[in-house]
Amino acid sequence: MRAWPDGSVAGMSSPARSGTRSARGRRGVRPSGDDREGAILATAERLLGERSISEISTDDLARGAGISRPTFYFYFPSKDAVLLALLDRVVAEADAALDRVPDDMASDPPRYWRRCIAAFHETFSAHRPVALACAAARVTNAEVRELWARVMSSWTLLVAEAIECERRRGAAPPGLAARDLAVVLNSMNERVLHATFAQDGPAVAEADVVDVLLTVWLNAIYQTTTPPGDADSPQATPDSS
Amino acid sequence: MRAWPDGSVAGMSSPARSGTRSARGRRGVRPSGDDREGAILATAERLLGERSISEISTDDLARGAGISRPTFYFYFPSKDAVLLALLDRVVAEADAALDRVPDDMASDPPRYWRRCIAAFHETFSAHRPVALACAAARVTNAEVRELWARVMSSWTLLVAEAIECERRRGAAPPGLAARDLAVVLNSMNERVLHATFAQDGPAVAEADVVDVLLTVWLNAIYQTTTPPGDADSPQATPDSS
DNA sequence: CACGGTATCGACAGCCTGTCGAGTCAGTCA
DNA sequence: TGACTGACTCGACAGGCTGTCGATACCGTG
Repeated sequence: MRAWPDGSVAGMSSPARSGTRSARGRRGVRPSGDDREGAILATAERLLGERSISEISTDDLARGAGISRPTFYFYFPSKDAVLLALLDRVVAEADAALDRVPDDMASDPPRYWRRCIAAFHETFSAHRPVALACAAARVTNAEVRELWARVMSSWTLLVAEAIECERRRGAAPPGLAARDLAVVLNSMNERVLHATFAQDGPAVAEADVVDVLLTVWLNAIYQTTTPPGDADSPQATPDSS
Repeated sequence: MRAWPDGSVAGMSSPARSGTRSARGRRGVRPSGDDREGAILATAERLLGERSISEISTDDLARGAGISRPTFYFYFPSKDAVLLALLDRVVAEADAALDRVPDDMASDPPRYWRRCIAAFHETFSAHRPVALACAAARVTNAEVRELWARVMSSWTLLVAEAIECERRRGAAPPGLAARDLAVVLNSMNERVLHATFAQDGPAVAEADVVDVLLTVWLNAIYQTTTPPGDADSPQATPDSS
């Protein structure tokens, strides 16, 4: 007879796993496979709040989920795969938060960009341990690295298109290739948010970080922190309050 | 009888190591301790060009230096300590390169900032494998993390002071706290250079990276890419060519 | 009730790290 | 010259971690 230390988490099986387990609905005396998988993910997220990924063994994850180490490998091929599944969920959440930002860039650019930056800040702030662990795993694990690279590329593309849009509108001056600008601004956010969350090296106070980043974004894109919105005529100098 | 695969590197014993070996000058039939230490460092730098630090074992380092694994521990307490010694050398080189930048910020600000950014780019570019390995080791090793944090803090302080100087001169407008601005700009450079060197995710082409970074720096600090130099009067609009 | 897929674990092999104690060697000093 | 010292070297060991294999238990279904 065994104990089941970790309760299941509510649903949401990882979309990354090519699930062999098809239909749910089984309810036996022992927890179902989905419960186990959820328990492993929950254990991982919990333990990541206490110590770094390299200090967590597959044994820790297995015991935390109430199973033996070999059984862990029935659900995930490795420790990194757990992290990958967690990252998937966080990335999906960030994308969803970004989707919820109203698409009204032209009417008030600073407000728009601020909401975008804040969306990332809030999402990753809510999953700080996972974000930090993934940044750590990226250096050793190719899959994590590639997933993150893909995600950053897609966000970079979005930003580059927005910048070009602002240039066509006459709100932003021509300058660097929009993609290059998008790359460095996204990179800046990534590193600065990481440093702020990890308290690693020189960092900006958490309360200020979104505004500091926003200011640099606006200056880099518009050469001013008060770019013209809809009401202003194109090419206008930004001195209307 | 043994072979000594790796020749010694020219002098420069790591300043980080609290050397118990005091006087040199011994020349026996077998290589001296300094030769060994140099051979280990040289082997590490060479192997880092081929694979990542996590794929290099202490055995690899020992064999590369022509010694057994236990003997490795006579010279360094761990694999990470070797990396720390390599990082020490690169940081010293970067500081030296920064010192060689002429202190003429006021006469031509873009040229000054460009030289600073290029100094880092060139130094880390010349030691790409070490730079990447240290970035990787930082996430697991507290000593590497602290050394890097200290280094970044000192560079941030330098930048913050330069920004305040430009503001007093009237060349740069007031705005964000100079330290916050310095932190995010330095963070941007760190992440962007890393991505460029590692070809990791969306990156800027190596040939363009210094100019792209410079442009963002100038816009963030001056709100223009053509800030006034000595000749221009303070507060002047920058339309003189 | 037999069967097959799901789920579980003990035991093993293999890799890596770091340590211990024994041993070698060159120079020193009485 | 012969004992001594300190620098240097390594075989062998202990312990931790990962991933796999084969045997086994459970459960719904035909």
